[in-house]
Amino acid sequence: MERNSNGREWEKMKKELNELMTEGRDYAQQLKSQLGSTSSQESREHLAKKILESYHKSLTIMNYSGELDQVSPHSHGTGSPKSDDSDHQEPHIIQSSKKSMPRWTRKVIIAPGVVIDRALDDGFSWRKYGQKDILGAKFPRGYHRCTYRKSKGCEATKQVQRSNEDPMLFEIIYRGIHSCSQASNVGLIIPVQVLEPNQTQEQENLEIGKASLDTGHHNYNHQAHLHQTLNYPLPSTLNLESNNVMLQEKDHNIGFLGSTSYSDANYNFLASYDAGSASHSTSNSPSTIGLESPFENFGPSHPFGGFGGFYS
DNA sequence: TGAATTTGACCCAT
DNA sequence: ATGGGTCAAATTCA
Repeated sequence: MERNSNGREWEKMKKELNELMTEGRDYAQQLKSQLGSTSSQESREHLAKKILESYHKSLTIMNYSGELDQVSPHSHGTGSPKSDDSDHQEPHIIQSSKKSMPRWTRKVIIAPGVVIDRALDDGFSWRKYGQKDILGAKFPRGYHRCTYRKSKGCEATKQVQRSNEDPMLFEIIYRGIHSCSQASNVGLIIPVQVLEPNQTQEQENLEIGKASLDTGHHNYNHQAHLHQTLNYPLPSTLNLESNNVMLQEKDHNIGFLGSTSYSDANYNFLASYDAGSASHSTSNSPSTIGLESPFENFGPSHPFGGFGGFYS
């Protein structure tokens, strides 16, 4: 996994990213400190806007960098993870064969009793346009595109694939960045917690356990590949991963979040979940979500580390 | 009735 | 030739 000849450019971008992220963090901290105070609504909104701008710029840069250096040593065939990767969920950051669209993967583990609909909700509004049986995959793959594709020309798409090994695990492959207004809406619900690269699985699980307790989901089954469970009152529960495996990977994929609107028709073989729920959930989902983000290989000292509990 | 989903057909890359 | 991704007509839903 050598850095390619674009290493220098990459370093440059990384530096820019650092600056942007630092800026974003500062704004975030300001916002945080204002939360408890009597600061004006405008002031907070201004800060939030600045944070979003930082995100936006960062993402844009990363988008370009993705084109510079997109490689995927782990082209784990979409669909059927034949290899037993369940343990070490490598980042499936894959060079999209489709032009230079950024592509990244997010994994969602559904806790028992959790409405899949909600668990998969990522803040964006999606429209399903296809479903396909994939060779070697037990479950069909769902194809979704942004609801605003027509009206706003938003090219973001995502694929949802249920894991063979673990039916509770959903792998969501995102492609493209939302150019619709949803992007800014969702910006606020992004991140959350970044695991230190040297954080052990035990520590991880501890965190998970704590989170589960917090949400009252005590019977959560922690799988080995489960990364984290977070809980906060936002439309989706997301987290940035940053573990050792991830760190070996290329770091130029855009991670952005979209949100799902599912009618669970395709996934309703889980007797346990509440099939009655509908789309566009605004849940405080206790589900576990592992987001393979473009930030994952930023070290703990990276500004992004500062986002740690910032949104929580 | 409009929007969302389903599903078979088609297209395209490998 | 095959499999993955998308299209679009039919169907369902709200």
